[in-house]
Amino acid sequence: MGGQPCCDKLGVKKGPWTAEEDKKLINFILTNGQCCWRAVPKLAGLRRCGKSCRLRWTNYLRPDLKRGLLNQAEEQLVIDLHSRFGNRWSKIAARLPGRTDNEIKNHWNTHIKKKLIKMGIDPVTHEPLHNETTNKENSNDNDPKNTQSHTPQGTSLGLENGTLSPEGATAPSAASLEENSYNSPASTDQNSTSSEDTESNNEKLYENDPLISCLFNDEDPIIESPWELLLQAHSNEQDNLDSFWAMMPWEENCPWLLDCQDFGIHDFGFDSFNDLEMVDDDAFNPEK
DNA sequence: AAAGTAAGCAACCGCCCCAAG
DNA sequence: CCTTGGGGCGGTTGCTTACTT
Repeated sequence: MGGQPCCDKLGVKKGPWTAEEDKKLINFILTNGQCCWRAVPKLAGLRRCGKSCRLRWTNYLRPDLKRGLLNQAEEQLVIDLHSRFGNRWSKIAARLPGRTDNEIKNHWNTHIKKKLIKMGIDPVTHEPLHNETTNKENSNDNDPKNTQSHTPQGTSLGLENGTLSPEGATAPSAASLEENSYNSPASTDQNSTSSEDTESNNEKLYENDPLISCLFNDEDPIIESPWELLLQAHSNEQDNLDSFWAMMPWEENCPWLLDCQDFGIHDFGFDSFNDLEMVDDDAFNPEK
C-alpha cells in the first residue's frame, strides 16, 4: 500500500524539468490522452516517475492553466473556500478554473496567510487572533481531519460588498469583526449540526452574491476550462481544433516555449508542435 | 559590490483512498 | 472480505530570486 515507491527509483531523474522533457510529455498526452500515469514515462521516453509526470502536467503544462499571481477576486474566493474546506486545496482549486491546488496552496502560504495575520485573523480558523490561544489548545493543526472545524462564515480581506480593498489589510476593529459574524470555537461547535446545515447556511449567506454562491454549487466551476473546451470542440468538429490552438495562451502557460522561440523553436525539434494542427481524431479520443 | 537573509515557488515525499482482482 | 496497485492529496523540501545590510 501507500509508502511503496511509485516506480523504480533507479535511473529515475529528479529535479527541475527540462524543455525537452516538457515537450515529450506534452506530445505524449496530446497524442494519447491521460491514461495510466505509471506507463507514461516509459511510453513517452522520459526517465521520470509517473507521479512526477502527472504533477508536471497538472501543475504546469496543462493548456488551461492560468499563470501569474491570483487576482483579488480569486484571492477572496480562496479565502472563502478555505473557510469552508480548510486545507483541501484540490477542492478549492476545483472551484478556480485554471488554478492548481499546488499554486493555491503556495499562494495561501506565502501571501494570504500573511495578509490575514496582519489583519488579526487566524488563517487556520478564520477567527480573530485573540482567540488563538484557546484554538491552539483545543485543536491539533497537524491533523488533517481537523480542517473541517473551520467556521463557515468565510473571512473577508477587508471587504465591503464583496470587493477587496486595494492593499488589503488593516486590522479590523472588534466591532467590524463582530459585524462579520465570527464565532468562537465553542459557538461554532454548538451551532454546527451537520454539513448539510453548514452548506445551507453558506448558501443563505452568499445568496446575494452570485459569484460566491456559485461556489457552493458542487457541480460546475464558474468558467469552463479551455482544456475542456478543446475536448468538446474536438468531439463536435475537428475544424475547431485550429481555432482552439490559436486561442490557447501557450506563451503565458509555457515559459520554456518562449525560451525556445527566442532561440528558434525548430532548433529544439519542435516540428512536432506543427503536427498538432494535423493531429487526427485518435489524438483526442483515446478510447476510439 | 559582496554577503547574508527572506520570500516565492516548483517539485518531491509519503500517506490515504478506492477500485479491481 | 482481503490484498494490491494506482491515483490523489497535503505537507515539506530545497533551489532560485529578490531584498537588505
